[in-house]
Amino acid sequence: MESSSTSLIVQALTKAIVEHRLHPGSKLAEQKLADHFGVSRTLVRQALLQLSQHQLVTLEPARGAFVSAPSVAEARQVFAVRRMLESEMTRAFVRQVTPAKIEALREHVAQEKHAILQEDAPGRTELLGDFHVRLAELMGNEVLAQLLSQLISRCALITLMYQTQGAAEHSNDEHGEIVRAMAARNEDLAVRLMNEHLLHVEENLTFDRQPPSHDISKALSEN
Amino acid sequence: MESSSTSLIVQALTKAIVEHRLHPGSKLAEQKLADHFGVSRTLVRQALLQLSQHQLVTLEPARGAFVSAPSVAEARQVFAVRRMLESEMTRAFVRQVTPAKIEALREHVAQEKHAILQEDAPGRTELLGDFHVRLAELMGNEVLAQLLSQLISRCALITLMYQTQGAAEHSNDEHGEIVRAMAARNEDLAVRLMNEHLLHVEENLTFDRQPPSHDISKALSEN
DNA sequence: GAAAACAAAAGTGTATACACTTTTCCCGAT
DNA sequence: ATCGGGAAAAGTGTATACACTTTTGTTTTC
Repeated sequence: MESSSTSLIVQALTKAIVEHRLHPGSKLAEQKLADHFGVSRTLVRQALLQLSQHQLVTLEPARGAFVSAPSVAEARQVFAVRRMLESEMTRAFVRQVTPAKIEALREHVAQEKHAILQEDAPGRTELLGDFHVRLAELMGNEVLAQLLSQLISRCALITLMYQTQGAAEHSNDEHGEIVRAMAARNEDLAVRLMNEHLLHVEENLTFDRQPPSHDISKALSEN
Repeated sequence: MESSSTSLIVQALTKAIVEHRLHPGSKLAEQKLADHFGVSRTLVRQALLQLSQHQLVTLEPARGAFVSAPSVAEARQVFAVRRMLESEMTRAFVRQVTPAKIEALREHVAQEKHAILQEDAPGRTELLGDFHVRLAELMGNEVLAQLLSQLISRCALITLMYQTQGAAEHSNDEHGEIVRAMAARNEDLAVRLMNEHLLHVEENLTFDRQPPSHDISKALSEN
């Protein structure tokens, strides 16, 4: 791989972490990453610093960077924040909903379904998360969208739920129900459904610690 | 100034920006900052990268770092997010309130009042913002606390309200009212008061663009 | 044979070097 | 006098160098 700026490295590592190709606890050695991306340690360090701010990577002084392994307590806190934020976001969305926005969401849910039918695991994980970001974007609030995007990346690191076909279908169904309630402008129902949806996602938290893959290059090369 | 790690530089710059000693648009030249802090550009760059993630600083490729100058639209989006997050936070807080937590908040509000009476402008700005962070901390949600802390820094960059004695007193009063409603476990009232409080803060947005101070060293030396 | 001690290897943290871009400023042309 | 051009200065972006810390592996000692 060649000619990468810092943000490309961040993207590649984020994708690998969120898709669980790099497991929590894995060491991210600077020189190895630098070799892999064909740049100097300088750019890798910048990328790792950014990822540590996103909480996807943990930096231990003089020991290096590791893929974060959030505690159960932290996971619950992240989900609690999402519920706070997203229930109110849902309420605000219903109040300013338009047919075009509903159409955009329906389209998105259809894409999700397609990815699920294809059993495209990385694709469906991304799309299921993006549903929530899309909501923020359709509200025209970029700040909210960016914030949610980060929270959802953290959630993906935390939960493995989307790896199971059944859970993905369940989430997809719930997204569809939420959109239906929004289309009907049923504010309270939409908010309630969103809350329950997030609770369901949280319930599926699996805290299995599996053996980390130590071959960084291979994990990254998969995409 | 000597022997600073990256996070000390971040703290110093954050403080200077939030307290409006460094004005939006000011250039932050790496070598000048490096000289001021007695370190190499390496550490300064790391700090500026972090600050750009916090949205307090904007990096323009090949042109350098500048104190962010958020647009009106962005400011409103940040406040919209705060209202979403904090109204639900308030609701959750009331549901798990204890006498000890109320006492802690009363104590905080008293500190605010003290700073206001002393006409300690930087101190009161910090304390008025910290009220909201304290709320998150008392709920035992570190994730929420950190998120809010960043949002509030951005707000401080946006608004100059806390600079006026009158507005500070008004905010302090509203904090007191909110705590009273929480103590009475009046969920709806507390949520409503918090929402109104944030709307008042937002109303006080002033978008005067004043002449930026270009003497970085002087601005930083003030504290 | 296990544990402690030391040496070598690997890795991180900061400074510096250097290429390349942007800004500044001077000078000449109109 | 103003505008345009171009060289010099200043500044950013990336790579490299080197000191210091952690890790690893080997040897020594009990």
